Formats: sequence, C-alpha cells, structure tokens
Amino acid sequence: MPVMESAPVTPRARPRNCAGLRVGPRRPDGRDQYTISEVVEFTGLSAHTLRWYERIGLMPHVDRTHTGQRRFTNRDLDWLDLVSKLRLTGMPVADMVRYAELVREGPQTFPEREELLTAHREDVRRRIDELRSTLDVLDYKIDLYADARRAAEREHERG
Amino acid sequence: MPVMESAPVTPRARPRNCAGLRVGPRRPDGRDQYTISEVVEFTGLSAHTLRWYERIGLMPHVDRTHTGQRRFTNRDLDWLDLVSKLRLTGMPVADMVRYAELVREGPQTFPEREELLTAHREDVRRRIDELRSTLDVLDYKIDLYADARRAAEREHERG
DNA sequence: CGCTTGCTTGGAGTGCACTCCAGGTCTCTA
DNA sequence: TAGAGACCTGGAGTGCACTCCAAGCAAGCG
Repeated sequence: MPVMESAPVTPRARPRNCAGLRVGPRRPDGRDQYTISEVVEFTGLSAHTLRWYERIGLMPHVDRTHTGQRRFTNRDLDWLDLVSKLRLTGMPVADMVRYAELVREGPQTFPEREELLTAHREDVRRRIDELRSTLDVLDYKIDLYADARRAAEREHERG
Repeated sequence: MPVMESAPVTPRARPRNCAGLRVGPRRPDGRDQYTISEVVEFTGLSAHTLRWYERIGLMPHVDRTHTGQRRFTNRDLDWLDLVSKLRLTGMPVADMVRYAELVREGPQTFPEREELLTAHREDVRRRIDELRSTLDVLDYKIDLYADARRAAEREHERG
C-alpha cells in the first residue's frame, strides 16, 4: 500500500513573490508588538491558523496583553516566515512541531536540528527533480496539442 | 483567508526513480491484459486507489472478464503513468477528472486540454521556484548548525 | 467438497491541515 | 453609555485523497 503524505499548501488570490509567499505590507521598523490581524497582513496566514499553530506547539509562546490578547514580536514574525517556507515545501506540521520543540530545548539539540533540516533538504531536492521530470512530459504533451492546433489553423486558412 | 490546496502525494517505502514514481517490475512485452494486482505492482498505486479512480471517472472505462474482474490494458497503464506524474506535481484530482472527460469527448477538446496542461505547467514552474528559494534558506540554516558543531568539536579536541 | 486466494461492491472511516462556530470579553468611538 | 468591532476559547466541521470494511462471488487445489 502506498504510504501517502499530504503536502504543499499553495496560497492563492494575492500577489506572490518568487517564493510563493504572499506579499503583504512590509513590517514597520522600530516596533515589536503586533496584533493578530497585523500578523495576518504580514504573513498571509489566517488568524485561525495562527491560533491553531500556537495550540499545537508550533509557536514559541506568544506574549499577551493584560486582557489576554496576543502581541506578536518581530522574533515571532521571523519564526512564522521560516514556518511558512517549510510548509510551502511540504514539511508535515508534525515535523515542524518537532523542530519547534528542539528549539525550545536549547543549543544541545543543534545536532538533531541539523539532521532534521538536512533530511528535509533532501526531500526538497527530490521533489524538484520530480517536478522537472514532469515538466518534460508536460512540454511533450503541450507540443502535441500545439502542433495539432497549428495544423488545424493552416487547414482553415487554405479551406 | 488563505485558500489552501492539498497536494503532492509522495509514495514512500520502495525504490523510486528520479521522478519519484515507484519502480516496480517492468511491464512484459506482448501482453495487453493485467489483473488489478499486477497493475498495483507496475504503478505503485493501491488496488483501492485504482478502483476509486475508476469510480470518480479518472479512468477511461476498464475492460472486464465475464465474471466482472478488471483487466487493464497497456493503454490503461500509460494513462496511469500520466496520472501519477500529474498527481505527483500536485494537480488536484478534480482537474485530472476534467482532463479525462476532455479526452473522452474527442479531438475537438484539444484546445481546452492544451490550456489545462499549460496552466498546470505554470504551476509546476512556480513551485520549482518556491522550492529553490526554500533550499537557500535551508542551506543557510544548516550551515549555521554545521559551524556550531565544528566549533564544538574543536573545543572538545583542545579541552 | 471444503479451503484459500483474489477479486467484487457500496459505503463508512481516516488523517491531515485547516476552518468555522457560539458565546463571551475587551476597547474604542460617538 | 451604547453600539460596533476586534479579540478570546474549546470544540465541532470541512475538504481532500485516499483507505478500509463487510459480505459475497469465482477459480484453483488436495
């Protein structure tokens, strides 16, 4: 039986940069406190998703105001940038949670972190190769259809 | 709200070729009838998945024996190869079903098929760019950990 | 003949990653 | 001080792509 994994998540419906991440307003300098809706703007993640990430341990403890509202810092935004990139390349959420745990545990987990990222890098490289090989098939098929179309057009001109 | 799509499915636990497809026994020449379990061997898809593909209209009508068992042809296997490649690159099953419908409708759907594949090719190219940009981040992080590790090793030698 | 193995079906179940809901609190503006 | 709007929570719901189940049929073997 094939063991399947679900993977890349591709945000749509907004301008994207070359990495496919949404391009929101740039973070202002000189601030270190952001509401959840500001973070939604910056990261393109939904507020639901941000809260869910925190619940499952994918966020390194977010500050709160005295009334319990979240205040994200620049560090949090940096972390979310990394998480978004890893998600985009199909790293399962469970693996990212593991990585977040290792980060919380301190510098003695450097080797394990390195290992985790190296394994993922291999995965990404493999996927790039897969995609490229499919690109060849796609090119071939598209050429066939384009040829057929051009032949039909010539036919039409003549007839 | 981010609109997400679920995507590439990556078979594991068996040798893979550069396209990430499972490498099963090669199809024998001179045959044009295969049982479902032979197709499982050749494609790496599960029997469940093959039956499910047929149910949802992703297969171009599979032959049956007089007792109702499926007999797949070489054409079916070729089609499954294409489908596997498209799945691997994250084409949603619904889009592939659409493509299968167009194929069933005949040559007058060439333009729409070309369009569909061209759009998907753009998607694949974008994803390759995404992956490459993440590879840079990964390289950077891994280098940091590797530097730390080497520094610790030198420390250990000296002390 | 009974047993095993492989196949059939419709429909239910699974896992992942969100996504939403109801009901409540807090803050801000008029 | 009233109302709008942003935020909070736990838990339920959603969509996708499988994945499995139960019950039954058919072929081959000792």
